[in-house]
Amino acid sequence: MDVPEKPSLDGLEAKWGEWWEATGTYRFDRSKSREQIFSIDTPPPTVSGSLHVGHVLSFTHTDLVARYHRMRGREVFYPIGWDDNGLATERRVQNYFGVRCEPAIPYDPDFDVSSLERPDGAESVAIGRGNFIELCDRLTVEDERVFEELFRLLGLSVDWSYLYTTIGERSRRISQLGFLRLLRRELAYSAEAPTMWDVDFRTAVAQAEIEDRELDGLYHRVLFDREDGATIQIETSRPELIPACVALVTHPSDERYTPLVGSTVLTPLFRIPVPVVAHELAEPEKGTGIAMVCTFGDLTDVTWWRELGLPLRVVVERDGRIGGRDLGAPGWGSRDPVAANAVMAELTGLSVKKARGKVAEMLRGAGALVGEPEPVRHAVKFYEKGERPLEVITSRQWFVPTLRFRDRLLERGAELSWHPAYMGARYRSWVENLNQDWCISRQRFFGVPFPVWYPIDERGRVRYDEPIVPDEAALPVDPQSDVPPGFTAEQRGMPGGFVGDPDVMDTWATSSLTPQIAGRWEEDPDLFGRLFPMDLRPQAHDIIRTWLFYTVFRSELEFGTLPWSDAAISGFVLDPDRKKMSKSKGNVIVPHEVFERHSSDAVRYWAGSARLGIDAAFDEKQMKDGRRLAIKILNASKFALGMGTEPAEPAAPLDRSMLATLRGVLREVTEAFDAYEHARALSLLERFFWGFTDDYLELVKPRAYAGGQAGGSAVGALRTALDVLLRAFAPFQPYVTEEVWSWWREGSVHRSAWPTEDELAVSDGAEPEVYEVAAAVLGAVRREKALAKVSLRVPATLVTVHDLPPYLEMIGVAEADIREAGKIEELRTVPSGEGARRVDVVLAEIQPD
RNA sequence: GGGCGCUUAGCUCAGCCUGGUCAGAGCGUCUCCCUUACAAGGAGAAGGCCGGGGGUUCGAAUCCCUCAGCGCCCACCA
Repeated sequence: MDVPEKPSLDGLEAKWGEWWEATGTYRFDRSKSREQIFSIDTPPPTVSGSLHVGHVLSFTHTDLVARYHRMRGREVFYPIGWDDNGLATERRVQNYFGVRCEPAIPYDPDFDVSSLERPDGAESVAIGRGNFIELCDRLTVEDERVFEELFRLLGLSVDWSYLYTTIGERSRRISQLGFLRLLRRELAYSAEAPTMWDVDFRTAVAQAEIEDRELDGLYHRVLFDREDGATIQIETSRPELIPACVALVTHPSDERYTPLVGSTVLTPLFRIPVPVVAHELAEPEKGTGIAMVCTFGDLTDVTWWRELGLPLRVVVERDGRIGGRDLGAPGWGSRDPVAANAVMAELTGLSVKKARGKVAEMLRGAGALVGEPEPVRHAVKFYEKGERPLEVITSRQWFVPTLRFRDRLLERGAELSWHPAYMGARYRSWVENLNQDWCISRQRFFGVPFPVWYPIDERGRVRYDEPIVPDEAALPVDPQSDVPPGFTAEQRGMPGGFVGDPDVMDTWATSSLTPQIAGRWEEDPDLFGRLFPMDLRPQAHDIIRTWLFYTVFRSELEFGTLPWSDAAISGFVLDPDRKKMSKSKGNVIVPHEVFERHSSDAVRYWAGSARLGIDAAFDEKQMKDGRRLAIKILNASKFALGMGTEPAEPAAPLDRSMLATLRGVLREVTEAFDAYEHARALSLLERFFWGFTDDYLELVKPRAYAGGQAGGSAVGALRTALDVLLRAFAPFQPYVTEEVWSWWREGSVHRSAWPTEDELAVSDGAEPEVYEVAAAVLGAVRREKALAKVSLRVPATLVTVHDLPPYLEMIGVAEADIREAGKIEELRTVPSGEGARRVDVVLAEIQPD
């Protein structure tokens, strides 16, 4: 027994953090069987600058589950990773170093970013792909050190030896392997197809990364000329796409326009003949009921273009500008090429936004605009990280077919145990509304390359339909520097040679494999077999349609199974005014300072108080509560353990009654943990604990100090309760519980067994009400003294309790403790038929000063 | 437009599934107390027609219907 004179929270994080690391407290024992293991698919946080308190919330939630199951006897596989590949890192590197990646620039082995010369006025300097990737690697290493420090401070019980990064060699190998396996089964395909495209990042994006934003626009009513000399009106918010118009479309049942179906009309300004066609997707209520089909204004255009076999006329380039075209050339066929090309010349090089105004102006000049454009607020699709609306651009991309698995994926979503259950609805609505196959290629640099090359035929054409793949044993490969089997480096880019696929994978194509990466799939089959399918996927609700969905999808494709049985979904952290925290609002709170102010256990208390799925307000007051709780645990433990009296088996009715109460609490706490309701577990524990210190400690204090048999019973009960409470609090407050544990126990409290009701068997047959009634009488006496504004030491000369006879009997068995604790001279009990308990208190005369 | 969640003391929230000691907790406010675990403490008090309306029931914060407000998810940009 080694109870400090003045226990303190200061320094506990450093002390126990080091000890846990040194003794391997959280090290995973891979010799255990699948049934003995509880495996967690930990979210790898994006390494882009600093962590925020949202991470603290959700990672604490996961850690609570991990610690609980570890104590329940499961061997917990709790890895950690950093998501460092992808656009977030590229952007950070661009801003941090003032560079941008230009793939055409060759690698410079002597490159030194600190001596970069920046031309006057230039925002950034172009560097080669190889050097750019090196800078990405360098910056992520620095960021990851900071992340690790914070997660260690938070006390996450992860096994750091299983650390992975999504750009690391293992992740690249597994991503490429996963891709090749899909390719072999024709579950990955490349196609030259219209895809949502971000004109600033100049990359294709997937449906999951698209978000709608409300934008102001203008409806333009535009006249097309019919062959018979009449005109027809259409409405469009994108007049700049008129040169890309390939048809007008109306609903087959819309009698206003069906007579025109099959006829030809001429586009205004450009005089290009286009057919009038009919399709179910045209909505008679929208606009004038007949719409312009362009290649491409939106995804509906793609459908019409594809299903109606319309020609392709592209005017928007990959950079979001209008590209020059000869409108008299085949495929365009303007009836007045000279005039049309003059108009085109004015538009060429303009952004779509500028071209829009310009075309509107010219339409007005040509008398083809009806009335004034009408303001409208409508939803426009954006890349979630982008700043300009997405365009639909035709390009060659790699896809994985989500659409044909939709029903299967809905079933899998229904099989998964969601916590809270209603989060399953988000997955369902997402899957039900999938409208594109998953585009997994990105025209970016810092990511996992596609492990394919393409042959170049003798005439210099790239044969995209005959990809060359590496041997699986050679992974990971970089097709930009590695040479495919059967070729030599000199053949790169030459007729008869090969070319490497220039793209990298969608970051989710890697992240969707986190169970495989953490579990070392196909590298350590023994390990993977012990972990997979996993038990738990913890994550926040914002990435259900990305990380969660894609992981379920990949697991379905590769293994035909769910990747985990349970998903625990955390909420966001809102600022104290309940606004979502974001860097742009400047209301992001830096976690480090919070830890310093309140201690790790205090911050974890705040996080543990928030239920899964609920957005939690950042609340330092609750952290103060958490700190109070931690200090209380220290002091109450000091009392329970510092007593000279030898503990004996709890025999006194009050002592056994308190333990019986604790037994009930423990049952509920355990049930709450099993149901992923950690906040309820904490609240139950806390309520008991504060009563325990307020009432029970006061009730038995005199007896405990006095010693003897009765004192031994009290001290025995105190220690039994403390033993249980410390372990039950351990997931929430790992530092303070470990500290107290170390005063009187061997090993780590975090490797001890979760308390069981059997440990409290000494309370068999005891009635919890004895403790409850005794606490109530003591409370009544305290209240009277507080109302009379006297010290608690002032004696009560007479206390009369009116209650039902069974309760009076219980007061009888605890009478000595009640009288001592309340300094009651005479305690009378009066049987009462009424249900309500009444306690009358007569205080001693107060001596005037 | 479809869906989900929320609305309970000044604040943050529990209770609702399984109607009846459920009207609760903490913070904040106010009052008091240096009590041999704890004064960077402790004890206590005041505070709410449980969003509005209707219904079921002997009885509704709790079940049903409806309305409103807030938040989120999803939806083919004419």
